[in-house]
Amino acid sequence: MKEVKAILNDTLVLLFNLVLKSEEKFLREVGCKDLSINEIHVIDAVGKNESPTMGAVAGELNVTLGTLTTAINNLEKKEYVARKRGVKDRRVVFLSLTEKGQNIFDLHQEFHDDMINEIVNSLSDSEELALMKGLNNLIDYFMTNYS
Amino acid sequence: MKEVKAILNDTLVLLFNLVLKSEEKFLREVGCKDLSINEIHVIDAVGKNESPTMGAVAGELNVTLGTLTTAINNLEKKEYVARKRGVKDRRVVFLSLTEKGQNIFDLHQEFHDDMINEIVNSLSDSEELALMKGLNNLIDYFMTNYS
DNA sequence: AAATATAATTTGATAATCAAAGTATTGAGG
DNA sequence: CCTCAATACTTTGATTATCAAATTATATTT
Repeated sequence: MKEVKAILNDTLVLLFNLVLKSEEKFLREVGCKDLSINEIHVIDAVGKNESPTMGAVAGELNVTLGTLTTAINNLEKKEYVARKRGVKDRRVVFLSLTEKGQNIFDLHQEFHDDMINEIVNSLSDSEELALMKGLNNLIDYFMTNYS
Repeated sequence: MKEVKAILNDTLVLLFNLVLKSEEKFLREVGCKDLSINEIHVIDAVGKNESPTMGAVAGELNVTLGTLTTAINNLEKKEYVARKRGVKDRRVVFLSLTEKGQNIFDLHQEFHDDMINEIVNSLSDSEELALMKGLNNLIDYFMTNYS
């Protein structure tokens, strides 16, 4: 049993590095030269949030507002995202993707879809459930122990 | 079926952020104030490599030698790792953990053990296999498509 | 012995990050 | 309505992480 745990650990660590590097490589192959992997994740968070304020996106990415401000400054300059002050509450800044931003968002989504398909297609239904169970347990664990 | 894929994607993304933040939090709780999560990963790579040269560790971490050089400079200054030139081939630099470094290495290992236990203990033997299968498929996929 | 290859470091530049201080706006209590 | 506290964000100042390209030192090949 110890064996399995050790393997699982190594596998997870390897996967971690691999996913990040693969995302980067994917971007280059897709011809995107002016975005880092970090910036893609910001675009991703903006794109999938249904009410993407600075605060919401910073929270989702687990970075401070200051960090996000500089990231958004750059992405705004490069015309991937746009800022707009809230009308009801003028302290709030709402973010949105430009056409250019939406484009990259879609491409990155494809990468993730491929990744997920690769896992799911290789598994039977019951194995699929086992995977979900394992991942959910892990999330619960982190939520209760390190939130 | 689409549902499961979407959930799996979100779960993986969430897990990704959660693991990194949890590792950071773990360090703070353990009283380690002068190491970033990145530096821990360097210490980890040095500790678990059976022949930790600069090149080997840089390769494992997927960073350039230049990047690792600066990281090791800092860790050496803070006395977590030590450098030693190879005697047989004097171009090579062998790294090792100091007592302080080994200490943190052990603590971080505990974190990982807890994490792995949390997954494995919640799964039956067959579910465990399914999880491994899913992860291994993913690694194969990245290796062939993005290496 | 000279040319080439390898292992690491240095250099110069940029991106990512945080904590703390600052700005603007809102909301609550008197 | 006014003040004061809270909220949402930006700015500032500093550090760390990163890379590509140039450099240094050593080994290997021819």
